[in-house]
Amino acid sequence: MATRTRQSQRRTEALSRERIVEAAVELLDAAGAGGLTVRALTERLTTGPGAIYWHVGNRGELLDAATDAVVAAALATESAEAPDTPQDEIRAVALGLFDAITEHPWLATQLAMQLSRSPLGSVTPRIFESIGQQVRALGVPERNWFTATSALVHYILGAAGQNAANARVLGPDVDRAEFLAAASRAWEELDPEDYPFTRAVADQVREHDDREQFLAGIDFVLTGITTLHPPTGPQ
Amino acid sequence: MATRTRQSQRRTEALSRERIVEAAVELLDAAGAGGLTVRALTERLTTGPGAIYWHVGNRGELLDAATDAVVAAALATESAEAPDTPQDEIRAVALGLFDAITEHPWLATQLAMQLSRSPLGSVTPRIFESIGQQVRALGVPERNWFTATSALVHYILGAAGQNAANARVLGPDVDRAEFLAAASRAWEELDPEDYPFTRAVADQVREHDDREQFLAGIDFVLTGITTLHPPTGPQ
DNA sequence: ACCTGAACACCGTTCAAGT
DNA sequence: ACCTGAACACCGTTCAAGT
Repeated sequence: MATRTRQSQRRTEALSRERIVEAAVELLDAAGAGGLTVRALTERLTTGPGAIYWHVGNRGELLDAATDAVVAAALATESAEAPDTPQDEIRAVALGLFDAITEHPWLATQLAMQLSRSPLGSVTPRIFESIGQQVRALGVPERNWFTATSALVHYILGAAGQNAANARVLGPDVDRAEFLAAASRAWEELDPEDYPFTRAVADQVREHDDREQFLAGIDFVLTGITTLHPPTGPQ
Repeated sequence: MATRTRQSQRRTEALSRERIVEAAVELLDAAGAGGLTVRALTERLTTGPGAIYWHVGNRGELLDAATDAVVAAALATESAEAPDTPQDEIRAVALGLFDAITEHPWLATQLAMQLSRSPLGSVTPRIFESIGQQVRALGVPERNWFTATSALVHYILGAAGQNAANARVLGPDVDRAEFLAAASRAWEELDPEDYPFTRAVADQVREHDDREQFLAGIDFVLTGITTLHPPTGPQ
């Protein structure tokens, strides 16, 4: 720790809402939702609680802002590429969210909480819109747009949330194959009376790939949509 | 408030883990996850914190136990009926969970949190098993059991979680049609530049039925599964 | 306009002590 | 074995006061 000179270190160019949200994401990544405390923030930003409340309102709002920032970044990453098929675009958006949740496991719970709250935070519409545009491009009849898009979004959030499990347990260090083997063993030890099926698929757990399985689910939904609601004329 | 006689009221037949979990569910139903505090429990059960900690360990364990109890009850309700098709059984299990989350909106977040934690709480396997048995009955080839069942479970949890939104905002009193109209209006007022699709489906929001839409999503996944992995010989 | 820091009410949890 | 209740450390939030 360098002895600070009289220059007083400039404390990373003053405070701002963005700077606070940025620090919040870092704390969340490091220690989950429980790690985001106002005290921890004040230490990291070398201020008092008053300074933070001047910019942010309350802890919940900060949690929402952090969620928003990360989701927006995840959705912004795509596009760029050449104009793929709608299916590929949907897969890209879905994988973007999937990876964001893998990288920031607290996102899963946070999205669930944000979804189970009153009228639209800014995150849901963003996701809904980018999937919906591709559903339209798919040629799904207009009267089924809402149902089809909802199904896709629900699957994506459910699956991505579930998979945050592994991400969290694994952390950056734990060995993945070892972890899956342990999970597989645990399933094999379930009561055969109550869990015949789960025991039977225990070895499939050991060999599966999360992203592959996630995409397989997307394909189930896409196939269902295009089978039950085939394109009508020009979109 | 009746002046209590010397009989001392018997305080609802002593304390027990079940009694505590029961009270926890009541508090959760009444005020969400934030409403479940150890203090509130001690008042409702007329004890001190020590008594509760003697039976329960900590708050997290209590939250898990409450989740477990409600999900177990929801899954136990079905079966009874005549042997339906596997599709119908899956719909029944899914609707059971859907309704449980509608009745206990805190369940959505709680399930998400429980899922995004290390190796299997007791809830996930229970859900996984009851869906999986029907996937097998569907005649899906064994090597696809795990992927197919995971997709269904992910969709169910994602969709049910999302729908807890409405349940929570609506409460028992708010008028549903009015709420949907308001949501629809909010969507119509989004920036046309950024949200062309969401605006276009705003009126479908007004008229949709949650349970119907939920089941439509189940059918997408089921159709996808049986199309991409058709039955092979006798199951 | 932006920040400081003491203070408040509330929370989960522990533990010596009682029965 | 089961429960009581005071105590502890920690939390989110407020607010008078400073610059």
